[in-house]
Amino acid sequence: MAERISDAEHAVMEVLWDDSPLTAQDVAERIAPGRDWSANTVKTLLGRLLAKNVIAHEADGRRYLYRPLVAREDYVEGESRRLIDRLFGGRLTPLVAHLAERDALSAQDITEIEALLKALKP
Amino acid sequence: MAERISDAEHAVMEVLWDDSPLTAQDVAERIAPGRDWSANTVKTLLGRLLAKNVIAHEADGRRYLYRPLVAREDYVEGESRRLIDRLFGGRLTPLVAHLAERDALSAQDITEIEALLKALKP
DNA sequence: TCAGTGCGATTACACGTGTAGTCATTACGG
DNA sequence: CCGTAATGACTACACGTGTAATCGCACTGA
Repeated sequence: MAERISDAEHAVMEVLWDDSPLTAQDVAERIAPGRDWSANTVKTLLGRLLAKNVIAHEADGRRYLYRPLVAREDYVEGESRRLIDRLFGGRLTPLVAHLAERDALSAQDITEIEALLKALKP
Repeated sequence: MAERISDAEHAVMEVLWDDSPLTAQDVAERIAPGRDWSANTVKTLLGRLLAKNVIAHEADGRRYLYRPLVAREDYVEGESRRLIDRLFGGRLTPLVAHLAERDALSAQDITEIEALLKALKP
């Protein structure tokens, strides 16, 4: 049932992936500095994430500690796949080709990826 | 002002990128078979895309012919960059590494990408 | 004991989106 | 000439999302 995580919710998830369990207040304090959210907003998002079953909370005295239920790896996997499926017919090569064409790859990127791929070969 | 294109709107764009100019009816007929939309739905989406200034229409008798104003390349570039920025700190290598780890790369993918990268090197 | 305060729960509200129905107009076939 | 069909414009409406405010309760310091 991997419910879809919205953009704002994702910001909250990043905080929890970085460190957990955390209280709502902790989360609010650690939210990326660009996002200037009220504590209430963060609580709403935590509530929605709970409803979506992607985080859990356990009581800690009279407040809750929140922790992720889905691994960042899995989320990233899903999002990457969605994009690649939608725009590149499900294949990674065209994405790399595309970025290469657009000069979006530095020489260092190229070297790194080559090394990576070499390591993958039997 | 590259307005954001929604998922449903994207399906319409794909049709227009594939062939244009087209009438609303043409678009409706060519929409990916999975999406079972009424002609009205397609017209609504065309209207919204017009409002977002990503397509244009020219009168053809008493109906319109629609054509894209933004290149697929540019759209793809934007979406790819968004994902990579959001999930991989803006760098492609971690995405490739991630997919590699998840066994999402076939031997053929690897070979193709290697060839591609080799061609890029000075 | 009482006022504030910290916290979760509930409610709010505008805007985007998915998905269409209805209306007005015009062209076409009979 | 008239009904019907095609077409674009306008309207509809529920649901998700971004962004909070408010409510109610429990604790705490005075």
